[in-house]
Amino acid sequence: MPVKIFNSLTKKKEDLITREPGKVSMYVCGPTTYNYIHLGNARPLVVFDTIRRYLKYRGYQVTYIQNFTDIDDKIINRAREEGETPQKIAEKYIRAYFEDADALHVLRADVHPKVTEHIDEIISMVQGIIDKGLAYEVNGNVYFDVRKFSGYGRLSGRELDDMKAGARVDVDEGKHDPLDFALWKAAKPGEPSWTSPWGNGRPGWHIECSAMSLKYLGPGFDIHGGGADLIFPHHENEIAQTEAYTGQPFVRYWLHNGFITVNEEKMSKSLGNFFLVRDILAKFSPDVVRFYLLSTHYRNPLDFDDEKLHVAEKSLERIRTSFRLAESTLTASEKSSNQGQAEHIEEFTQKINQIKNAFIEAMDDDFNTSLALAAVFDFCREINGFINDSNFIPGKNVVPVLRNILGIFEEFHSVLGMVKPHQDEGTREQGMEEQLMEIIIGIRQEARKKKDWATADAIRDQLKQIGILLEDTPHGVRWKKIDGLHE
RNA sequence: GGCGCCAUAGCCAAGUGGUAAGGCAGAGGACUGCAAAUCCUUUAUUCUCCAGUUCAAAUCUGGAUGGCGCCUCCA
Repeated sequence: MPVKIFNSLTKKKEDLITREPGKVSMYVCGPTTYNYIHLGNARPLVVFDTIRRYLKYRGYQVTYIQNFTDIDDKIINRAREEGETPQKIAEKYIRAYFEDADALHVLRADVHPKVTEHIDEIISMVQGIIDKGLAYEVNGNVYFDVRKFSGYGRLSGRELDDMKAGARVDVDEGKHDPLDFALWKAAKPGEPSWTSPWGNGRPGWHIECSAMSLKYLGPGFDIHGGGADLIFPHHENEIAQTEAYTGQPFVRYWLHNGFITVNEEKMSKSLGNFFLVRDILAKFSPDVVRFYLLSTHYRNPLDFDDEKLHVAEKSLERIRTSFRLAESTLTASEKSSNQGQAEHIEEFTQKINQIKNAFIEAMDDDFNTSLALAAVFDFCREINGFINDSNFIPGKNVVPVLRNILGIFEEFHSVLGMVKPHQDEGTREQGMEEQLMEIIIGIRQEARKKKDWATADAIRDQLKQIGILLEDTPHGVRWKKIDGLHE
């Protein structure tokens, strides 16, 4: 069964047929680095990271490119405000970007190209488009002539004449059509600029992604992703200029994620209703944020408030509880000298394999993470029932089935990136913590043996007050932190 | 003005022609010294409304209402 993908260009779900069998080439629009990223920016990061992980899981060799727009008006303005050079501003926020993206366990792209390092490619592409007669120069600016490109408007589903009626675009003197867009912008005094055949200037708004995706992936690459707000004009223009230049189809599949909303309104910098990733990560763990972002299908809008992250936290905790149960039971079984036993191992194995297939089917269907998570929850319920069964005894005989469980968890984790707890830093501190907990639990167990419930409950209550939860189980005492901040 | 998307339980959210997944919250039960965790049962005769197509509709068609987005930088 092939992976199905909703293609924004055809507005249909299509079978994924890649340019080269077994390989996927992917380009995702990255940030303009003039600010810290907010949650709305984080959605495509996590969504396309998950898509990339899944395609890899499905056996594709994935090449993943994500750019940085490190020169543009906003960066220049920001530099003025902060009394810095545009270059320093871009560097600062690229560093900040990686801090946030790494925290969210977004895998790094194979290449993170920067606009300022690809000026030569951009200039030759602009020249190429001029040579083909689809762009023209006016006073050091080069504009793309949208009237001369027949497919213009196909991606965004609009006609040139419809747009003209309500157009709010600046009518630059010299443009053939108000919708003509800049491939190259003449430098204003004091702005960073590069030498070009049209005088000093810098790249226009959209040409960078065309030039860089072409350089690293070539014409007709597989997947181009980004937020739905990039469909017009950014991606529409990318298609026009690239296809004008190469004379070949630009991209096979266009993917666009829906918006994060706040009170049902789009989260955006211009509305000022945005929440920075780093501020959210001060209150919630990265895995909770990932879970939240993947709990809705990527094309649907997703509303944000703290309460929704709290719900995500609780939901994720259910998965974690099962994972820990399986993990600790495996450890106990491997150490145990008991034979161990479990009922209906075959049926159980069959069942969890079915669930794994349901997970794959869900992801195959246009990366339906919401449905895939339902499979993960089903998986957890099966495991809990299997291990907590009164006839279950840890020991050698159950090691293979437990390894099987952990293996499937590992597979889910490789795709979703938040099923397993990530290793905390500061392992030495953790080791100390564990030893302390062993001592405390030992003392409490002594009290319980003597039926000194008052002492036992006091220890449990006081630990709870500092955020440590004790659970008495037939196979011993478990403890976990409940502050929810860090796994 | 043009183009497009969405509407499913208290909340979140899958489901695109065959009789409503999953999570959170709630209720009852089992287990437990008591808890916690877990398991079992339970919570939408019904998918915004109206009309139509069909043996069959949350799913298709037409219309209405409400919400949102793009058309300017935005993920």
